[in-house]
Amino acid sequence: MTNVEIARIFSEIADILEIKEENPFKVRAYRKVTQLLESLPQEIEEIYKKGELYKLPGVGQSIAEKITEIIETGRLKYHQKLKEGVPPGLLEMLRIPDMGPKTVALVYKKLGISTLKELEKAAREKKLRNVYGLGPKTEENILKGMKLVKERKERIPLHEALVLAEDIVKKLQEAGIVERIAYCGSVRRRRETIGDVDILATSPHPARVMDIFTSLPRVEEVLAKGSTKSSILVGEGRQVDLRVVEQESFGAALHYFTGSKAHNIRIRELGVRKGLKINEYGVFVKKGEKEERIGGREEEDIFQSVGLPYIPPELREDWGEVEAAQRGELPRLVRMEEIKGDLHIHTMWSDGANTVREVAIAAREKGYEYIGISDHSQSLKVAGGVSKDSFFQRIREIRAVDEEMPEIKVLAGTEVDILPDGTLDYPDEFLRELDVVIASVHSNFKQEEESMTKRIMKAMENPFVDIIGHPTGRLLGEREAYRINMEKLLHHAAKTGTAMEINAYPDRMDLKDTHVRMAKDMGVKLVIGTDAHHLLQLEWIKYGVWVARRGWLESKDVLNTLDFPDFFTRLKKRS
DNA sequence: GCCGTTTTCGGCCCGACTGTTTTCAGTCG
Repeated sequence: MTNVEIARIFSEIADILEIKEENPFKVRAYRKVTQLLESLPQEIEEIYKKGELYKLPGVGQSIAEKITEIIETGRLKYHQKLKEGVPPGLLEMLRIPDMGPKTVALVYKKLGISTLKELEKAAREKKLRNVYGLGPKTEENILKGMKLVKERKERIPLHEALVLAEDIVKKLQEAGIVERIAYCGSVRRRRETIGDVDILATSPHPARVMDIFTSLPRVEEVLAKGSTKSSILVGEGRQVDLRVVEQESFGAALHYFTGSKAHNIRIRELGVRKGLKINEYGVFVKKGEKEERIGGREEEDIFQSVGLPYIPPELREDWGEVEAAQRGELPRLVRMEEIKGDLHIHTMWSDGANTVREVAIAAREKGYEYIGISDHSQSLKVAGGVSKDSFFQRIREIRAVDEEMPEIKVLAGTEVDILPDGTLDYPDEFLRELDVVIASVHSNFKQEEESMTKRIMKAMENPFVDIIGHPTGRLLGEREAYRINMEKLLHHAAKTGTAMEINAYPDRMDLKDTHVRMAKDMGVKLVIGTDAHHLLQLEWIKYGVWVARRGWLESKDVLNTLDFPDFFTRLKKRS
């Protein structure tokens, strides 16, 4: 049973308890463990085997016993018993916006409605308004919400959300009446997928900002419009929230709207213990009857008030960053400017759009010290893989460009296919001629976990393979990762000295953040590469750096932050 | 249900907007 599957059980327990109007703090305890499981950087089963469940924050005796029961028996009696008491349709109703546990329980008790169909029918026939507390507007919103649930993509990849967020920020800036403005939420935390986009601004004319925001050309519907907060729907049911606050509150609001929710709760709890109240308007201390603001203009004020150093947004997931900050052990996260080279670049020799020379010039302008030209290998016909016949010709061209440009080291590389049996798509006599070898899986994605894991482990054993490219093969929103045992893979990477790639291609972001953190903890070498197929895509390195930062990496964990000679020495296994 | 340099019991983050009310509960983030 995976973490996510176990999380779903606890989430359902929380939903049911809420509908049954159980103790809200009990509900919160189950929600908390759900979040914990969804973002845990390792399998809960491993922690269970070590007998360390009780060490997890938010896991006490009762929940530890429940996790144990699920792992040992594959089910949870408590959960099944709860489910018997509640029609499954009620849980589905909770997914409709504006339908919370109270409303669900209300229509169930008063009208006996227990399925989505019955709910839709009652709303259409205007029967909901007969219930005290519900009205015509509620009927309308429920019908709208049901439509939305059907149409809406759950989450969109970071790069799509980033384009949206940056565009709206720009439009509001162009209106000329905002002072400070920033996007917040999971976009700012650089999560790989995004639900809603959150934007924060200060302005002397909040009402006018709201008018402009709610009448932007891309607005499909205005969900809410107030004096300080508005929400709109744009394409594909994507929601964008805007908050406007006073300048003196900007930092507090930025922290609050950046989240994560779990992180915010931790910080506010620390505040409570110090006798402080922290909200989106600032940090306040009680002075007799009055409250006095002691900070909030800058985000740093919030952390300072609870005695912590600044925690970068990418770490704010309650994955242990608060504890690390308290111990003074926050990582010094790797920064974009520290990247010295990009090893994963395609050219016209395979399916790239530019020549080796064009790529080298672009990389030199970017200030890189070295790049690796890593075209596809012979079997990958769809991507114009380099045949054995042109293999050496390509190397000669790369060497020539390298000679021509003393400011940048241009390495002859390849992205060689790992064939289904784990052998490589070029013989060793060919690979030994190259400076850098990335090995990747591009075929037979549907192998069983064991054979896929062995396949990649075998590739790692080849002495010429330096890096495993996009190690899980996922395409965000398109293709699932192939089935592999990541823990085994990382162990083998550490053992063989093979580096794992953080592929920065925005649809990949592969390894992902939790795997990166696992890799770091296991002493695996990591390399960030763009997989660029066009020189403009060299800019995508930032997505890889963000993943690295979310995986707690420092520059010393990332090989391509090193100067060339050091980088090259560390990369090669046998040196 | 969890948790403890104020506590093993009594707390548990905080506020905006909407809809249905006539002062507020529910939902959301």
